[in-house]
Amino acid sequence: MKSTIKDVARKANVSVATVSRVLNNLPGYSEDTKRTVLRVIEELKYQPNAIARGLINKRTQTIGVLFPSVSSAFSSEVLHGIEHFAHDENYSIVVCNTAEDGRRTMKYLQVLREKQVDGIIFSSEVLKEEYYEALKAMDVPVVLVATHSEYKSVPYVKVDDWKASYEATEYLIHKGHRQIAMIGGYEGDPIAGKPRIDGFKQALLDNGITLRDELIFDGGFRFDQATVAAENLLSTAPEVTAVFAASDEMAIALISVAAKHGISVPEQISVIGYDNLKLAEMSNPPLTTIAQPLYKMGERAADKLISMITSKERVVSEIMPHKIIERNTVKKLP
Amino acid sequence: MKSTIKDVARKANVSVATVSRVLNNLPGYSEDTKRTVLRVIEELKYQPNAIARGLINKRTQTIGVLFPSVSSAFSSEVLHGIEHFAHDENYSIVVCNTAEDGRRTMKYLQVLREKQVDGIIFSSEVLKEEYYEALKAMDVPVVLVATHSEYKSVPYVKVDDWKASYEATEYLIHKGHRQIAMIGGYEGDPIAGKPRIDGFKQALLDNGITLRDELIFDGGFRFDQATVAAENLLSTAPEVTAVFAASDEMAIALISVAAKHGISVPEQISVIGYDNLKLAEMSNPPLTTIAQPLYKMGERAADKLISMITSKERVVSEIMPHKIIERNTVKKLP
DNA sequence: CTGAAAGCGCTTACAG
DNA sequence: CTGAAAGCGCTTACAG
Repeated sequence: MKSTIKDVARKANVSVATVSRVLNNLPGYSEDTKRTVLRVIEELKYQPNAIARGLINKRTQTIGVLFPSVSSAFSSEVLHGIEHFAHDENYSIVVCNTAEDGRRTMKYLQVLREKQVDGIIFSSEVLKEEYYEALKAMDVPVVLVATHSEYKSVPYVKVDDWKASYEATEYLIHKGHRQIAMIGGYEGDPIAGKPRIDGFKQALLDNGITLRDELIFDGGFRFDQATVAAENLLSTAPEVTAVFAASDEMAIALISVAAKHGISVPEQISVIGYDNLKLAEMSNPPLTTIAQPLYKMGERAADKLISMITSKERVVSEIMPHKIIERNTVKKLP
Repeated sequence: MKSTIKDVARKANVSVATVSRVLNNLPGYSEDTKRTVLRVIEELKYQPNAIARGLINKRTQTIGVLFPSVSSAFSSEVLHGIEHFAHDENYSIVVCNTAEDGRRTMKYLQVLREKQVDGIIFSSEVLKEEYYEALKAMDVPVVLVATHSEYKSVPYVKVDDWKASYEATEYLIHKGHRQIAMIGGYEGDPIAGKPRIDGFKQALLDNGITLRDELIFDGGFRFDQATVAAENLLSTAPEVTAVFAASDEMAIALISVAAKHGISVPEQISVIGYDNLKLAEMSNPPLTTIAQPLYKMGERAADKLISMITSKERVVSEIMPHKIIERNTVKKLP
C-alpha cells in the first residue's frame, strides 16, 4: 500500500497540516519537526499525490499539445522543444494527434478540459472557429506554434512564411535562375499554403520575371503527393532550372523523381527546400533549404504558455528567425 | 465559472448522487429524471472533472511513455501507434524524453508516480535495475517496446533482432556478396547492439564466409556518428561489396559518404538498412531495409498495457514480424 | 510553532 | 427510484 500524508503525520506525531507545510516549504514549524517529518517521509518512501493536489490547487502542472501528425519529423522536433522547456518548469506534456480531423480534435479538447490541463499548445493547423470556441469555454491559456489565427487573444510563435519564401526564391534568382517553378501547398491553406506561394510570386515580380501560374504545383507537403507533383513538373516544364519546394519532403520528392529520370541535381535542376528537418542533411545530395528553428519554436511556445499560466498576463506573439542553409542542391548558373 | 456536479444537481432538483449515476450510466433513476439531468448538463455545458474522479477511482486514464529521444523518427512512429490505440480506449499519453539520462529518467518516473498514471511504456532503452526498482515501487503495469529485459514480470514487444540481422545478412549473401561489412551499434548494448552483430556473424559462418572482425564498425545508430564509421569502412576495406547497417540512418550515412567519394550505390557497393523509417523510401536511391512494424508495435504495447491495467492479468511478450523491403540499394552480383 | 476543520469535485455504499 | 453522508488525499484559512 502506498502511504499517504496521513501515514506520515501519524508516524511523525504531527498533524497533516504540518506535513503539508514542510512538503511545500511553507513557514510554520521548528527545525526539529521538519527533520523528523523529512525522516518519516524517507522511511515511508512517501510521495505526494499530485491528483489530490491538483484538485485543490486547480493546477495540474500539465499542458496539452495538439499536432496534426505526431509522427512527422516536423511535429516531433517541435514536441521535443516543448517537452524540454516544460519539463524544466515542472510541467508534463500530454500529446494529442488530431489527424487533422475535426471530430478527433474536438474529442481531444474535451478530454483535455476534463483532465484540467493548465494550458494548451496548438500546432501547425488552422484554428477553426469551432476549436476556438471550445478553447474559450475551457478558459485556459493557449498558444499557437507554426500557425497563427485571426483571434488576437491567441499568441503564436512562427516564422514569417511570406518573407522566408521570398528569400528562398530570391536566392535562386541570385544564383542566376529565371525559369523557376514551385512545389507548394494548397493555395486555400492560409498558413503554409498561401503565404509561401505569395512570397514566391512577389520575388519573381520584383525581379522582373514573368509569373507563370502553371509553374506552381500543389504538392501537399508530404513525400507521396509531392512525388506526383514532381513528375508533373518535370514532364510539363522541362525548361525549369530551379524549384522552390515549400517543404523538405517535397524537395526530396523532386530529387527522387529527378533521379529516376536520370536528371541530376543540382547539375540539371536546382532545388531549395523548407523546414530543415534532419532529413535535409541526410538527403543525397544534401539539401539546401530554409531553416525553421523548430526545436526553439517549441521551447518559446512552452515558455509563453507557462508564463500565461503563472502570471495570467498577456503575452505577445513572436516571429522566429528563419535562415538559408546552403548545401548542395542549388547550382550557380553562369 | 465552470459548473460542477453540485450546480447541475441543484438546478435539476436532484442529488449529486443521482447526477453521478446518470453521468456514469449506472442504474437507479427514472427516464424522467435522466432526461432533466441530461438537459441541465447541456444547459450548463457541464463537464465532469477528471481529477476529482481520478482521486476517488484511483484511475487517471493516462499512461506515461518514456523514450530516449522523442524527436527521432523511430520513437515518433512508435508513439503514434501508442497514441492511436490509447486514445480509442480513452487513455491519454504523457510523453517523457529521457535523453538516455539516468537522472532525468528517474525524475520522470517520480513525476509519473505523483501524477498517478495507470501504466507505463518504456521504449528502446535498457531497463536498468534502478528503473526497475522504481517501477516496482510504483506498483503499476509496465510494458517494454523495442527492448526487453531480464525481469520476467515485464512483458515486451519487439522484433527478433538476431534473426532479422541474420536474414539481412543472408539476403546479401544470396545476392552473391562475400565481402560483407557491418555498421552496427555498440557491442555492449544488449538490445540493438549485440544481437544484431551476433546474427550477422552467424549468417556469415553458416554460409562459409570467414568472419573478419575488422569489418564490423560501430556507427552508434545515428547519422552523424555513422558518417565517420562509413568513412572508415570505405577507406580501410575497399574490397567490401555490401554492407549491413543496423539502422536506416546508418545506411543512409553510408550512401552519403559513398556519394561524396564518387562510389555509386548499388553499382559499386550495396547496402541494406534496418527499421524502415519513412526516410528509407525517401532515400536516394530508395533503401532496401529490414522493416520493423513500429506503429504496430506501439499499438500492441498499448493494448497489452491497457489489458494489464483493466484486468490485472499477466500478459505475454510478443515477437513482432520483421520483413525485408526490397528497394534499390542492393545489387545482385553475377 | 501547531492542529482541527472545511473543502476541492467527485463516487459509492447504505438506508429508505 | 432517490438522497444523505462518508471519503479519496491533499491545502488552507482560522484559532490558539
